[in-house]
Amino acid sequence: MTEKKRNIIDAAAQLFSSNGFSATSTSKIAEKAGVSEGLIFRHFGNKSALLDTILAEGEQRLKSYYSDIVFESDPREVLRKIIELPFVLTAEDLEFCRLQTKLAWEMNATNSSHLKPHFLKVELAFKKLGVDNPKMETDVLFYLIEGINAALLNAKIEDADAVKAFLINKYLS
Amino acid sequence: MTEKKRNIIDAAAQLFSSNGFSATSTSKIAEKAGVSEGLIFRHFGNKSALLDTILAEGEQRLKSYYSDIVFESDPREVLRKIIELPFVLTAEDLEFCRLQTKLAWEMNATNSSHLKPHFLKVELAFKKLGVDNPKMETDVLFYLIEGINAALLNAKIEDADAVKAFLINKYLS
Amino acid sequence: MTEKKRNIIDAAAQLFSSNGFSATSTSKIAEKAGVSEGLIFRHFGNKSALLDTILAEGEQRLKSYYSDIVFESDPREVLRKIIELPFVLTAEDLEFCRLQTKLAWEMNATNSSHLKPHFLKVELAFKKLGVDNPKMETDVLFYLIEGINAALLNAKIEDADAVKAFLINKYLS
Amino acid sequence: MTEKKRNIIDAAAQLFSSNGFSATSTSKIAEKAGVSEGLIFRHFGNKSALLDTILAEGEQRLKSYYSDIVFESDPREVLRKIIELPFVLTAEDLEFCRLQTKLAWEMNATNSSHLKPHFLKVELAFKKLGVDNPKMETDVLFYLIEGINAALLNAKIEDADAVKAFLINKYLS
DNA sequence: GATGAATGAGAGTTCATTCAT
DNA sequence: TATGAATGAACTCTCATTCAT
Repeated sequence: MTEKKRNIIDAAAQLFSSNGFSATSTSKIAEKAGVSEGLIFRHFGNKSALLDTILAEGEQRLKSYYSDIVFESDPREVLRKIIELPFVLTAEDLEFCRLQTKLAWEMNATNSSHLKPHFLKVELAFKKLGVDNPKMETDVLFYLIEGINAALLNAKIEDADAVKAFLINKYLS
Repeated sequence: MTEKKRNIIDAAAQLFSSNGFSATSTSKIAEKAGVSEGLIFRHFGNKSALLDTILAEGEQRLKSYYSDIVFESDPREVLRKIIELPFVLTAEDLEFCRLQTKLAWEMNATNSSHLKPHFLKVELAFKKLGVDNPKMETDVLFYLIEGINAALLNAKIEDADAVKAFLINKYLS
Repeated sequence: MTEKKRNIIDAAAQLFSSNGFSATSTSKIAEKAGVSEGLIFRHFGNKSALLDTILAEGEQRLKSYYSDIVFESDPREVLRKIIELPFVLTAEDLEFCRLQTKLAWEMNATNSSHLKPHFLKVELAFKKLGVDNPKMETDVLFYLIEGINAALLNAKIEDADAVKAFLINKYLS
Repeated sequence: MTEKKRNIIDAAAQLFSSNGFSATSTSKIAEKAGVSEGLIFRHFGNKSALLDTILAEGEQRLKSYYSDIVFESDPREVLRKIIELPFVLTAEDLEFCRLQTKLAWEMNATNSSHLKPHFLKVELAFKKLGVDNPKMETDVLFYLIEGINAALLNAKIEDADAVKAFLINKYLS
């Protein structure tokens, strides 16, 4: 990948994330990336394919967080790790989550949260721990995590560590 | 308010809600409302003032849900009512919440959830009930409600009543 | 029809006729018509619908030439009139024929010559006059007229009247 | 000439012939030819020089048809050969004639028909055969041949042989 | 109050062409 | 010879907005 192509992706990601997809013009992307507008189309074909590229790149980065949970067998550890997930994202990955959520709202797409694949794993953990209604308990935990994520993405949580500790205590003590 | 003005507001609300603000053109609004494009500007001045009108109208409708909680003194009832809030919205009001959240994401506005005014009320309730960390407990409850709200708005919850019952049981038993 | 809409049609007709369809930009049309470029799209939707409008208008004008032949019963008069047709067009109508032929070549469309409807009429005339192979004779006459038309449109015929007289003599003496 | 250069010429000829000059982009030519876009400019300098190359190559091919007529002395044979000319072209040469005519219309160039050089020859033939107005007779024959050519190029003539026979009979019996 | 003509700015995209490799 | 990155100008078309009626 050439430097200019990289610049386009980065500039577009930032602008999409702060202004949204349709409010970001290709000319502004080109300007921010320091390239000619035509280059965007030479590399990506069209604006929405550029978005796809960005999205795919981000998904790729998030995948690294999954493996940590997938191979965990201790139910308590599964819960701990799924709760911690929103808090351990790097600033860059958090930024990508923001973009993902923002676009999900803009495009009416179901935000395919990166948590989803772990649903069954968590349900099983609750089952092993003997809770009353493991399916519902999982649902609710995921709603909670989504809510925290949204707050986190918009920097509405002041002391994230305290929240994390509180939750872990709530679910694992 | 003339019928045509009403039509504009309704058409715009629907289009903003499904396509977003900047992806909705005034010409499409006029077409859907069955009026000339110029009339939009005659009545509202510009596109974003039209949005403001819609938003204000919606807020007004939501206010009716507040009063029910504001004057509640029983702490357990406060909790019950705040938890039930997302589930008792009419379809129309739910639709407006969708719009509100969608726009909050599009505009980078802090989604001034209609729950917020009740924060202190809920915190006090938790205090009265003698929980360990009332502030944090309130935070978490609100994150959870936000998460449920988001899921509700996107029709991702199948059996809403079951979720409601589960939560009330969790917090009030 | 407003004056500006009229101007657009006229300007476009001239430019299409001299430069062809795809080599004529909407911005040049707007400039020549003295209107904003957007107005073209407000009135016609897109560039090719503008072309359709021009074409339809021209066809309409050419229709007036038809009726003269349609009701002719004398076979010799039919021949005389069909031969004279290319020579009696007004300058404006000739210009439109140029456009029509030019576009037929550009678009790979079969140039639906305005002569076609008279094919059977002419064949019948030849039959009445007792020629050997009326169908073929008609075909050839039409090829000839097409050739003359093409030459006429490109101003390659110096003394048109002489050609007309020669042909009438050839076919009717 | 390298294979790639050949491919460019062939691809361009086909595309110009079916879509016209200005509606054919160099990128499409490169794609069809299976070469990089830059190579077109390396070989031909610019798009219109590529066209010139194609045109010149085609003219060269058509020249072979001329010699047959140039050295003919029998006036009846001259007429026969000139009439037969449009019908004896190979499919490939016919395709080139199509391109030539199409471009003549697109560029407002006088279609330098390959017949022209024979004008005087034909006029002389008519003179020798003692027709009344040899100049005019030649003009008309050429108009007719142009008309037939146009029909032939657009595949509008079903039974070409019959037309040929009919004409030869008309002019030589 | 309501329309429809009109606009200028800017949208996404394609163009012929250049140039370093 | 051949490529592919890169460009700036031009393309068709849409935008929010104004204004005379």
